[in-house]
Amino acid sequence: MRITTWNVNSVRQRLEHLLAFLKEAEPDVLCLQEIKTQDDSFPRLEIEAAGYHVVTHGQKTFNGVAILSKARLEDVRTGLPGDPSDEQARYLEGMVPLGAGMVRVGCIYLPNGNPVGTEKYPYKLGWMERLAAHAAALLKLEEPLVLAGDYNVIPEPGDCHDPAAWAQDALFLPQTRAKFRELLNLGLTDAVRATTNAEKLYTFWDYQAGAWQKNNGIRIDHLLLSAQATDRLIGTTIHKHVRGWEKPSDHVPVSVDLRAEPVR
DNA sequence: ATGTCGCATTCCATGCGA
Repeated sequence: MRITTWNVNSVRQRLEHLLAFLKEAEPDVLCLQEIKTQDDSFPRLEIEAAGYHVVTHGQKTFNGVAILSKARLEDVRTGLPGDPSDEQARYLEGMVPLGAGMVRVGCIYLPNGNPVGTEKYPYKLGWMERLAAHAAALLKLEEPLVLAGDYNVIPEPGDCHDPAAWAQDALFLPQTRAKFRELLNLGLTDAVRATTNAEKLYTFWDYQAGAWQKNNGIRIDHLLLSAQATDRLIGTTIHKHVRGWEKPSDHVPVSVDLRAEPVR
């Protein structure tokens, strides 16, 4: 089965691209970030007509996540646990059938954290702390788990075109990268890095300064897999060509393909 | 190159977030 993550930067602006991508890549599950709309304005009918069930956790103007799935989603959770006062719509999860069992999919829109020096950066670190706590709880279930989304983290220098240019940025500060490693050290696998050691693999190119034309990108959209999911991992795809479409999102979709049953 | 998008309101211009 194919599970994909994509920060669409407004689902209403990107509806044509979204429908074209569903047809082209045929993901079984598609996690969307930055839908930038409330639940009642989400283009649900158009997506259901394409053969997908829809769950949303929307918000006016900013943020907002959704999961599209060919199978009906079960055990849906809205919002990241750990801070009832957090009103930003950045987390959604559900379960779908995989082989004889199920796979749990979390859709993540991790805070950007810039500018560093404002309250935005501690919010990011706190959110990462809560995500680690939730991931640890899910990992105890010992089931196939895919935490997919826009992590707003450049894990390693090789994941950006110009590390020096990002040195002071919330996406690449040592403390940010350390928190991301803590997540991996719980027992999660970065699916793209598990399947390729290729260089210059990016998932985001800024709209400004000809970043796309110069391939001045960063790899910040990730799919982190539990051991039970990694045992089923066939391959990954960064759908880079989507960035070349007319009026694109600044992020491209990233997919993992999983076997129905683990290799043993 | 303080360079581009998308959203919302102060609504055809500006501020915010990314």
